[in-house]
Amino acid sequence: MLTIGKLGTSTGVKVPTIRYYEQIGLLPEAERSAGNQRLYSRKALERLAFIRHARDLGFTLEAIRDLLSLSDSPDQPCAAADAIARAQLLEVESRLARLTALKAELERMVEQCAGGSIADCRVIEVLGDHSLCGSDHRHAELIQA
Amino acid sequence: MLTIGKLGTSTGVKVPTIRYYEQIGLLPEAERSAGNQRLYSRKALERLAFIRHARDLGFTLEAIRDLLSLSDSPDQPCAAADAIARAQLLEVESRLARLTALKAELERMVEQCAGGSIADCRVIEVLGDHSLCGSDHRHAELIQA
DNA sequence: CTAATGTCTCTAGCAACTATAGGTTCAAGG
DNA sequence: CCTTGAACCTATAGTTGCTAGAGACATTAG
Repeated sequence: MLTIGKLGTSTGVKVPTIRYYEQIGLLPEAERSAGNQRLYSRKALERLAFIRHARDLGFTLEAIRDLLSLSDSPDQPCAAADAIARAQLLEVESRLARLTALKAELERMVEQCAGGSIADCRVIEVLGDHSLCGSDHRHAELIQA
Repeated sequence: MLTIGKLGTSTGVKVPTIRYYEQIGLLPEAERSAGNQRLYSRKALERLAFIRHARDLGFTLEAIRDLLSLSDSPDQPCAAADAIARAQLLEVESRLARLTALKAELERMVEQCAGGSIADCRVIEVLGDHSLCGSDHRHAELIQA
């Protein structure tokens, strides 16, 4: 049995985060020692490692909740799990597209800076006047990427 | 003079967001009509458009606060503004790199799904066992991208 | 004049944690 | 055996950048 600190270091998840996951029901309530400290089994470690791995891949906690409940019922068809993963892939691809556009625009802006004073700084100017940016003026909603 | 609704539609910023920007001091307190409704000048519209544009480019509100105060002092050298923009570019580039790695890993995971049951679903399996993912096992902290 | 729409303030909520305060328990050294 | 310090406990509040709701006042079109 592991203490919460050991569990944290062996999964790379911070201690308050583990408690947070328990609080929102992503991890089951841990067993407790005589002195009321949380104790974790190997199974709990695996579950947390699963969560960590999925977080590293950008899945939301909601998606992870679904994936966990799927992994608890091994006889179900895996189409649902597959759909969640595909949705995440689409999300990542869409963010990539938006960020790529963003990068181009920022590069254009930064390259034009001649190093003078604010009065004729391209950065400030471009931000202030939308029509000064790249060829296509439709870059709204590029963020949340 | 524009009402807050007109200002919102002409800048593409939602009304509660405008009030929120005023609340956090990003926009100055608006003038008021006899009936206590906010009224905005052309100058206020320009300032909000600046904010909107910078948000579209992914700048944080803190960075925008700095950019705005820079743009209010046109005689300062523009190095500071340039530095903010360059930092944002670096940030975007770093997110792009992480998202690209993420995408590759998700693709690998999804492609291997044979459509069977959860028990032998690659998605669940890979998430559960870190060593099953791509050649290099160091993809932690790919997110917040 | 009335009804519909727009605006006002204030509060609370979202994701996914992180930080702080003030207290308890545990493991190791003297 | 006792003390010290690290690790643990609970509970609450803060972070970013908004968004949503309630309940009341203002403005405008017909």
